[in-house]
Amino acid sequence: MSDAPQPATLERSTSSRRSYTIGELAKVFEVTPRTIRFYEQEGLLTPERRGRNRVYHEKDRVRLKLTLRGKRLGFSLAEIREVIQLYDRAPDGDERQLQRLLDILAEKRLAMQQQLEDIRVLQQELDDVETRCRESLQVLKAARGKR
Amino acid sequence: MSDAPQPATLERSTSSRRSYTIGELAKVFEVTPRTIRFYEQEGLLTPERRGRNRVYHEKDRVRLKLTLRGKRLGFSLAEIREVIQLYDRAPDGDERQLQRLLDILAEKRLAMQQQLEDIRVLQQELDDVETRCRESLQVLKAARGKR
DNA sequence: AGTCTACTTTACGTAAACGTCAAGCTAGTC
DNA sequence: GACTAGCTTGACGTTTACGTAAAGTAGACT
Repeated sequence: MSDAPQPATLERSTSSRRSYTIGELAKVFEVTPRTIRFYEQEGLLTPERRGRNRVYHEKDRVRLKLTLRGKRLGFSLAEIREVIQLYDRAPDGDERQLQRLLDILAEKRLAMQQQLEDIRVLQQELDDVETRCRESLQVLKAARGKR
Repeated sequence: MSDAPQPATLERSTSSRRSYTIGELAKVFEVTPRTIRFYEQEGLLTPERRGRNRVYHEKDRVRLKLTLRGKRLGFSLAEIREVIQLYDRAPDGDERQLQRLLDILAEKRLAMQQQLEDIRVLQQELDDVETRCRESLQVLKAARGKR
């Protein structure tokens, strides 16, 4: 219903296409279709259905991107779902809910502060290892020169 | 053997104590003893043994700290073990090994760059949600004022 | 009509990272 | 000397996040 006549041609890949199959989305984000279906099952995606098949739109693409970003940061799918629900429910919801959201946001923000600090420290440690590693290499090369 | 007479008294908690039991370490880092034993089983810790019991020293404390930091950043225990082994083997090892270490380091560094970017984006998104959230609250309060 | 190809559901399997008993040792205390 | 607290090993259980067939469907091509 209401298949608004869109300029289907001459609008190739403006990065904001109309829809995606599960296979396309999987290829783009380098995950398996199974993973995408699993995320749907976990309430992270809500694709349209055309018959049996799933049809994904920009909203889903954005959510998937967010999900994978969250995963890279070590969030569980449950936590990511929380954030997504924040995102969706932010405009409506009563005062108590909104206040609760602000609390959760503050909490997430703290976690990310911690992560920033963790990264800072870990980078410093990697620097140390690298330095010692390069020094060892120098020693080896020097020894080889004397031979 | 060789229990060098250390000033055991009047040297309370200079943060660099002599040894820890598994329970102490667990309490300090807010994990269970089971977790600590598991990390040992995975090759992340190598405590001394005094009879049957495990005795942890500074080295183990540092490693545990590193491990938990890695976990917060979403690293697997296997990856963390890699880093730890880097740390230990950096000074010795042949040239090919050292070169390999440098490669792994570069790779980890890339991953952390990605994480920094991820955090940046996510913080921006949290900002957006918070803004919309606060706007909604304003609307609610205004409506309440008019009533 | 037959054959791909890409989708679908259902369901069992698996690796990681612990949790949760169970049963036993051991050093210190009442 | 019984008791308790804290340690030990062993083993099975649990959650998360998918992997991996199996079996069926639906559209496109030859």
